[in-house]
Amino acid sequence: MPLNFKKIENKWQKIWKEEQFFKTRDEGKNKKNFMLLTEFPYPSGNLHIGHWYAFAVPDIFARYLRMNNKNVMYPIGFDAFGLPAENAAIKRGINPRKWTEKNISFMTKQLNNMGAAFDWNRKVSTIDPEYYKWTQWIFLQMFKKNLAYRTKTFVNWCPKDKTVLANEQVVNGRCERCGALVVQKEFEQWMLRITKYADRLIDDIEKLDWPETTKLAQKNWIGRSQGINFKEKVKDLNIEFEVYDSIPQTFLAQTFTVIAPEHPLVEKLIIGTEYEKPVREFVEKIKQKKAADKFEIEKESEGIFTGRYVDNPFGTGDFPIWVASYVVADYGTGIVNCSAHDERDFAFAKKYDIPLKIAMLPSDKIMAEKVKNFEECYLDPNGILQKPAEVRGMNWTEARKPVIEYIENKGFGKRTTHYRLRDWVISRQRYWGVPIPVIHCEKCGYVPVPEKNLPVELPKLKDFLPTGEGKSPLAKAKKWVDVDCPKCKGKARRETDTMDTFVDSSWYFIRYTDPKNKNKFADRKKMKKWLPVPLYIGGAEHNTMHLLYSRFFTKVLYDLKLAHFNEPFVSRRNHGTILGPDGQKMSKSKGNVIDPDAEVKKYGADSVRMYLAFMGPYDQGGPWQFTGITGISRFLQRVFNISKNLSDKTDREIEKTLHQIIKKVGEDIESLRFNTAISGLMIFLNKAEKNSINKKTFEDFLKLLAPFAPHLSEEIWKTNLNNKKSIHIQPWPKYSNKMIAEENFELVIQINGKVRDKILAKKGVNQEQAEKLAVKSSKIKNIIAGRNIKKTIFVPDRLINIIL
RNA sequence: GCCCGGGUGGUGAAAUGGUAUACACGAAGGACUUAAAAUCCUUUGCUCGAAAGGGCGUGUGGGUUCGAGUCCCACCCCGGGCACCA
Repeated sequence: MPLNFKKIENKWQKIWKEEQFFKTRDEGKNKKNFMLLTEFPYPSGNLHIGHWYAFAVPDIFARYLRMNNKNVMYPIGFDAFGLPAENAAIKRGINPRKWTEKNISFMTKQLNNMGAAFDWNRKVSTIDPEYYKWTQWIFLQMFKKNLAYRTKTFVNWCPKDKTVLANEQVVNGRCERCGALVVQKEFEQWMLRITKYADRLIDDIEKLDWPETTKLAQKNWIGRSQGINFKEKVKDLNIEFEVYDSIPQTFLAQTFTVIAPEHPLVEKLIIGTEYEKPVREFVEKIKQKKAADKFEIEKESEGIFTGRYVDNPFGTGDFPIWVASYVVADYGTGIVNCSAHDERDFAFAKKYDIPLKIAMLPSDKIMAEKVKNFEECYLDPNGILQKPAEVRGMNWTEARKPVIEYIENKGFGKRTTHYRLRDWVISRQRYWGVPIPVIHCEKCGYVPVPEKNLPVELPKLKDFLPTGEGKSPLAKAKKWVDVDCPKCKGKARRETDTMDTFVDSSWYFIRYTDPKNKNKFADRKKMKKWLPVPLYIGGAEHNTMHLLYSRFFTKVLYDLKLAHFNEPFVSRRNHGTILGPDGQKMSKSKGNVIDPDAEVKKYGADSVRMYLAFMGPYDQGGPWQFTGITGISRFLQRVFNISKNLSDKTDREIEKTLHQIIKKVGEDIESLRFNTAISGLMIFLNKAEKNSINKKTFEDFLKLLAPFAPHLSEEIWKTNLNNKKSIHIQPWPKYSNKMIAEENFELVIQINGKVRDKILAKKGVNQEQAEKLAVKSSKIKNIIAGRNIKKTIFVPDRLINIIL
């Protein structure tokens, strides 16, 4: 009889919902709390097969933990502010809130079809004023501590979306969302001082149980670099400045200085000189070029001489100062000293005929000649330093420390650290986001909205289209904008920018512990019960953004004594991406998108989720194969069939296999190796079908299956086997090592490392006995015949290798 | 350019330095059926051989080892991240 999975799934989903079966209490009797966190979805419209991968597969783990005496919280929510909702709403002529809420209710229904053990009582939605009240509140705590500030800065501007973008939202010089070419524009922006935490964000990452790739990506993203800031003077002008160098070993080879075109100092260098006009023209040209394709690396740098010199910095002569296109204005100090030991400097000097010097040579004589003649740029850790005299003969690596000390002793410069990481621009000139809770007063400056007036609710606007002048659409809400200053009661205006949605998602996991609290962002006692999050599962695309921001927020809250932990996620595991059947990324234009609803309709939710778990390693993802799911579907049908065909005894062999897979399935789930766990279940069923199996043994097997196929196992458990209480609260079966232990094993016999025969032997035989058994085999006898055994290598309970 | 991953049957994939290809899909043959579907059984890395049995096989080329998919060196290809960071 073919299974009516639809009926079964509807039935149990309804019952679980009515019984509030997955409601999490803050306390479990003698149970440890465990929050299994997955990245809350963006309500884009309907569920994608990727959502199933992200939520239904970890649900296996959540259910497993529950059966293993853990008080499990498997929370869910919606990250619901953001550009796409706004764009979609504009396109359809409806309000973003309407569009978003419609999507949320539809996706909620779909999420329930997964049969995942979500606790909907703890649902968190970032567009809920009771949620964003606390997003604003946290912002104000940062503002008070000068961690949120306003500044004029060059920002990435998307001309199509008409908004400012974070560096992270720019991909290859284009807007991540719409693909338009990003340009540079100067604006007053709200920033978060994440750079203040750069060191802690790098140093604390070591102790986390996170994928090495994620750790490395964050380290590179923060990009800590240690070196020297040289102090220098401009000749004939009363100007001092600093120059950063992360590899100061070869500093005595430096012969010229380059400055970024956007650097404010450029103007001071040239004003009133004959260079004024040509340099200005050059700077304008480069600025325009950079705005057009900032992220395209130029093949050849351009530059112009400023007519000025650095005043004899190391007592070896003056350095001409050039404006050069390859210098980055906002890294280091925006000014660089140049030598022959850097590819870019070397090429630049050659192009403009600037004299060079050498401070380091290779040991190879022919190479050294080339370097001396400036035929080749040389930078190598094995290079031999020539100067200063104090380090002559040392190699580049070992010279680093003494050279740095030499530079400091001579007073040329000081040790410093610079970072690639920039402060986080959170201002968005867009409607669909959290209003920044600040009031501008002519007299008092930027005044925080008093906490009792939070949340600053997003006003309802008919016209929420971007203005296109860098002003938020909120500026159009005149009644909302005009307020009294909380300090002086004079006329003032509200801030009209909204926050980057990454702010919303930087603390959502905390709210899960206490989602309905009206007085605090979360109760401290409740936080202590659940946090830090023991395991966070999500996509690798969040390596440098969301995960870094959440760590930053956590550290800020920790410093403010608002959180008892300074790292949010103890363990982190990434999942892979599900590709289309053609092995390509799914996209509408390619027509390779898998609709989970259609698959569920055909095979049922249990099959879909179990196939996703079975198709390969969870961190790898891979292409969806339409034919692959039939294997799972058949397997589940066979499980159902055998439940109707139980015997009154279990063969010893089956009993043994059961204990083996209890061990295997448990261990595999714990290391997220769902694919091999399922293969274990299949091996058991294949054997059980050919032997006899009783109710007790089958029930244990069914418990192992329960996290994978929650509906079918519950149906069999209650309806076919007449059990009263749900299978999902049964204790996970225990295995006995005694049962697993085999009496015999297959002894592999190798001759000179090649497998020649396999015989059955008793476990625990020693080398001598094994050798005797081996030479008894007729095959082996024939091969050995007449030759001498030089030696044998014996691996207990496994193999013997005879060397002739 | 730099930094990470990864290359195993027709396909998705398994393998603490110790039997390469578990489990599943697909394919071929068979049973059941008037027939098909479903289901069940058998075979399924390549190759020589009638068979017994042998040879070759984890991207390529070397190396370490009694023994290498696994460790080391060089290279090729694919995927991802960062990218004028001095």
